[in-house]
Amino acid sequence: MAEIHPEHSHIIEQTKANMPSEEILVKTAEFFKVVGDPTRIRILAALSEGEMCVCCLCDLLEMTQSAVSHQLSVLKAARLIKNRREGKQIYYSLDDAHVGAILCTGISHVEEG
Amino acid sequence: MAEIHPEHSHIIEQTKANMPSEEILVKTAEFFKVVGDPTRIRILAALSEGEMCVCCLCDLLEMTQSAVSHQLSVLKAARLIKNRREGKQIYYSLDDAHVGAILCTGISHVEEG
DNA sequence: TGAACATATGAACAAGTATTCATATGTTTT
DNA sequence: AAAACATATGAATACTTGTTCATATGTTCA
Repeated sequence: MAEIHPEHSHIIEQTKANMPSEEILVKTAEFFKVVGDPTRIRILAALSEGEMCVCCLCDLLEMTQSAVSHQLSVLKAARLIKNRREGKQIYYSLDDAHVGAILCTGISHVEEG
Repeated sequence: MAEIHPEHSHIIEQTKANMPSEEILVKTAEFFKVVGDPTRIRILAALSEGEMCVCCLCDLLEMTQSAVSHQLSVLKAARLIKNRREGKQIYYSLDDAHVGAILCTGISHVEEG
């Protein structure tokens, strides 16, 4: 660990004071981490178009039912998606419009850059 | 892999057609993944307050110089930050305002939720 | 030129994670 | 009630990744 330069300590303290709390930063990192996986972002992109049952997602993503279910549970635990049962099938959808908006922001950032 | 229900194939095809390309989705996931780490998001939050040299970041984050440098190189490779040299020190800053905006979006999402 | 300083980087290790396989749960149909 | 279907879930494995340690690079100062 480097030494603290006296002339820097002011900047450090000021920055510390203005930054969001450690708790908020950690939670935000967790949020981005959940979105930062190709399978999960494909699921979210699909659900942006409307609710969909698990088997549809499997067909669409060309992935195992088990793999899809595992990722759905991660997304649900993070409250990014919700589900409802209709007969034998379970339909998933984005938890709120906010999620879709953040997704769009990321996508357009990539498209521009 | 589940069987394809004929009555679902229409929804699947339509969703596929409306979704962003595989390439875009993968790149977007990579972008979110980079932001989705506590150390890196702390660095970004600090740099949101203004440019800062590596040793300041080490003091602020209370982390090893090596660990900080490694994460800085990840952030730079993803074009989220840039740097300039001034004498012996190297100052890092956000690559553009867009990055700070996305960070804020994520933070406020967490603060609300 | 050599010493001191600031930062970068390669290798190694520990910890985390996405998928697979096997199986369990819950629903409908016969 | 049993069979068929849709989804969930635990364990195991292969892969990824963040940090540490040691060292290299590049700059300034004496």
